[in-house]
Amino acid sequence: MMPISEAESAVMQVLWARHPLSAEEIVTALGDARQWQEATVKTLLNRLLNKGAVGAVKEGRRYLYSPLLQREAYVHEQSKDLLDRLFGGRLAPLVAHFSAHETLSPRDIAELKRLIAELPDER
Amino acid sequence: MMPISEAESAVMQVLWARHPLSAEEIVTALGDARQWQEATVKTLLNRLLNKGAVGAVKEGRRYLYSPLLQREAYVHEQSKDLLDRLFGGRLAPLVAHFSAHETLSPRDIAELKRLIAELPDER
DNA sequence: ACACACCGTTTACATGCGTAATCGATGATG
DNA sequence: CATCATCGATTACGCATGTAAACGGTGTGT
Repeated sequence: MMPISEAESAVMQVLWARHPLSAEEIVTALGDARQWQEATVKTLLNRLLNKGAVGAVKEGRRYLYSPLLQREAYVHEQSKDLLDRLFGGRLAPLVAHFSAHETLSPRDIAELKRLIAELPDER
Repeated sequence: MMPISEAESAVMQVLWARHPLSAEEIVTALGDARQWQEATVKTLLNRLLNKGAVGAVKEGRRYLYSPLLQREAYVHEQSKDLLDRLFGGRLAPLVAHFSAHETLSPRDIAELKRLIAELPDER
């Protein structure tokens, strides 16, 4: 698969949240995040179609778009890529980085403890 | 700061591992990972100089390059960017993603348990 | 001194990306 | 029907990027 660009991924986010959507609805949904002309979104949709990341079905005079690329797959690829490039492909060093440098919220900490507790103990 | 591109970051990796280095040494060090002509590395070094990400001191007829941008800063920016874009800015969901989808190595798991144990308990 | 080898600097060029405007078909409207 | 509004499709265009070759200055060996 060709890679999804940053701008394109914004469109994907919208479609992952809700679909199918018309181009116009996507523009509206994006309104908050990106100040894009309708033409811009159309271009991105076309590129996503070519990349096979979204599909479209005709509904009257317009198309309704839906994601073909699954969010989980995208998220996974992106995350794995980061881990590989910067953390030797392992999760622990990333967590170490954030626990050392970043404000982990109490909520985050609690959630992490819960998650980790569920992991199988080694031995 | 202007963003560091993928190819540029490969050069940074080398310099983070060891510096100062001449252009030639960088090419050699990259040899494994990237099949680049010396000219290509020179271009990347120049772009990195312009971006202020590396510095150079003349040593005889050549320059020796060193990173100015710190690895930690770069890693942090990249990681935070990923978290923000895909995980609502929080670490826990990313960990959840990997613990659900990815083979966490026993080593990773052990390390995570250790890390998390050190976090302050809430209450 | 002179040619050459070796550097960094400049220039090159195709592709992708961000951001649109314009074109052409087609359904709606008077 | 004729015109207009509306879509998607096509074209545009500047900048970044990946990848490198060409150029030009300058130590160096003979």
